[in-house]
Amino acid sequence: MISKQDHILQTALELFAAEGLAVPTAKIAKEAGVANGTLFNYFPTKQGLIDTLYLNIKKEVVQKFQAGGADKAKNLKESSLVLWGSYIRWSIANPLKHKVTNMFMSANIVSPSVLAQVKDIFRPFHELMQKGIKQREIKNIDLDSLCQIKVAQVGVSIDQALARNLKGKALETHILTSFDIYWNGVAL
Amino acid sequence: MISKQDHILQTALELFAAEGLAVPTAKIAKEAGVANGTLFNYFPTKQGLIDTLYLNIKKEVVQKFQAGGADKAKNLKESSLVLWGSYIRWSIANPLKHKVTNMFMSANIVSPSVLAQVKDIFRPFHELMQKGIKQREIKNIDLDSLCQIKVAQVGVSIDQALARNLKGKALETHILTSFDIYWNGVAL
Amino acid sequence: MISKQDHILQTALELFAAEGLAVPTAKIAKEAGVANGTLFNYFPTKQGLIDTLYLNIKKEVVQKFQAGGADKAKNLKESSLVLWGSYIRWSIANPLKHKVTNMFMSANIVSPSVLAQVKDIFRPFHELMQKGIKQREIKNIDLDSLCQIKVAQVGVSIDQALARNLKGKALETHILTSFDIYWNGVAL
Amino acid sequence: MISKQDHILQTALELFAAEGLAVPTAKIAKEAGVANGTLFNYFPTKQGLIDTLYLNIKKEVVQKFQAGGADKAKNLKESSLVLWGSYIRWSIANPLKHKVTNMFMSANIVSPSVLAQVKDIFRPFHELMQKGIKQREIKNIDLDSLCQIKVAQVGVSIDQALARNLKGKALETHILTSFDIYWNGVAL
DNA sequence: CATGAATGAGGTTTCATTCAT
DNA sequence: AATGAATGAAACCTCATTCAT
Repeated sequence: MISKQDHILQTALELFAAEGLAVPTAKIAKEAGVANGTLFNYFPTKQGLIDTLYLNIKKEVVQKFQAGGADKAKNLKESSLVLWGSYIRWSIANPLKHKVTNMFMSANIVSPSVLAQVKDIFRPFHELMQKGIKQREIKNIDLDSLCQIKVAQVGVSIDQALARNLKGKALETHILTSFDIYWNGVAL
Repeated sequence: MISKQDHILQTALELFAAEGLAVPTAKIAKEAGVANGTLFNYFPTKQGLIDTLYLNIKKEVVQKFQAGGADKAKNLKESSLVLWGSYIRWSIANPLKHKVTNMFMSANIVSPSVLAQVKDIFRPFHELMQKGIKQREIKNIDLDSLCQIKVAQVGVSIDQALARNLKGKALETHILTSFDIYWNGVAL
Repeated sequence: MISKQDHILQTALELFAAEGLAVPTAKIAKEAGVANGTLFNYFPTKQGLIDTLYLNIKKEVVQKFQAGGADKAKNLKESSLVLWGSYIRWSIANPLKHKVTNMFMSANIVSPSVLAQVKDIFRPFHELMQKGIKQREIKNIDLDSLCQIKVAQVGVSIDQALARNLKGKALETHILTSFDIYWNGVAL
Repeated sequence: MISKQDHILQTALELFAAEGLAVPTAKIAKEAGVANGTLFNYFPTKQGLIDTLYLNIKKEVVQKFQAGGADKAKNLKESSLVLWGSYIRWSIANPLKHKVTNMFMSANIVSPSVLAQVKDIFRPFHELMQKGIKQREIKNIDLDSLCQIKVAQVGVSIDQALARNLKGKALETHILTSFDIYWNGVAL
């Protein structure tokens, strides 16, 4: 049984994805089947709801990453591919979450403290990449730049996969192809 | 002498960049040193202001592209590099315009008709790339996907250049380096 | 206990009558003792408020008509007199409602759908007159024209009664006199 | 050659008739082919324009009345018929003026001083009717009430004639018929 | 006289948030 | 905890009127 808080978050997710960040809290509450004021029993403000939604989604992504076993990969390329695949598969399975986190990012709407928290929980994977960089598999690019490039390209790859409704084998091929474009770009 | 309309547009650009798309029209007008209602003598609605701002910026980019001489390049790689450099140099010189057009895009806020107009004025450069694709210099990627990848990566490159405040020679090196990452990704 | 919605409607009625249709919604709200936004919890727009006010008033008139027993009259003259009297008495008792509905009509401000609804609820009385016309008690005038004449004259009669502050027996006499002028005009 | 002032008045007339009293002065000016501010060289305020328009129309009506020769009629019925016909014929020839003066009246928008002026120029015809009343051709109705009744009914008659697009002989018949309804109502 | 850009008060409507029940 | 009516600040936009040219 899904908790009422989670139910509100799920409704908010759907409405943000469908109508943008300007959806009134009243509409979220109504769609979630609770009273206007009830929403504010679970979240102090609309900002709080957005922050929680973002944090929860990112936590979910981290769990996928952890389940992928990237830490057991034998080199940066391999571990990068594992994360690349994990993230794309998760995005295809959760297109709304992918879309809404992107919306949050470009609208610059998530609270700094939450952004810091998220950075924190992704630290292990950052460190993993850091280690790989030191092993000189790739061009002399600093970690942040590499991340940016990776995020930008994985985003493109996801958009394409969603646009073409890729699944199963076709999706796996797409993952490999797009990873190739990324990796060829940054590899030495 | 800058026209009043251009002055309002410039002010809007600065405020959108600094505070997001939610800046009140009243604030734009005040900051521009005109009365609240005056803004609406130049733009029918806030939407109209946004559309005009977007269109003007894109027209400016096209002019830079035309001045770059990409049409005289001998192959796709060369013409791509010319455009790549033009766009990055322009973005570094006009960081607010770069930022705000990106904001407009991810907020999906520009009117469809204006988007169509913009697509139109970029058509020559699209066709240029189309031709290059046919000459088999790059992987079997369709034009739209290629554009997406290019836009994503050029965006990353710009963000990095801005973050590091690159200028002159350092900027030129950065342009070449980032183009390399892009081109190695997509080239055969 | 009068509902808040009815209280707002009553306040609007008084202000429309006193100051015309241009009264700001803010003034209506303030006069009604509620916040600006509260008015819009009860009516979606100012137009909605106007429509509801009009519809409610017309429903009230229909109830008076139904209570008058015009349908039991033995001929058109008699039933006409019943309605004539009912409407004048109601108008004298509710001068603001009379005034404001007239204002709405001449400003052509009520939504078409509401006008249609109102036409509908008056249909039985229309049909009553239709029947009378067929029985050749009056000149060869079509129903709509007859209604127009009647409405125009009953309006005059009401204005006169209000101007002279007629009540009780004097009012009843006035009703008979004015009906006479009307009926002599249209009767064969 | 029509004067610029008259041209603006004519344009205002058409726009008021077509779109209601809320037409912006800017629209009137534009439609009249003059600059926004020019309108205010001819009329001190929008109210002034409305007053002038109303006064001019009423002066025109009085001229028609004077040309009709009602003062040579041998009794009240005859002189009433002359005026009745004059007014209806004028209204059919000038439907916009008829419509707009009615709009002005029901919106209660004409300045009191102008209303007084208009009353003044109609005085001769008032006095004519006054005399007729004393000769006991009609019921014991005071002059103002009689005027109200007449105005109300002549209005209905005009609306019907306009709705049916009556002209020539049919219009003359309609004038006689409607006058009959009126006169039978008030005659002894 | 003619112009039309500029003005800014004022109108309608939205919506995050509160709080008495 | 849940409710939902009430709030009022703030947003966008209109338009009669002015005035420098």
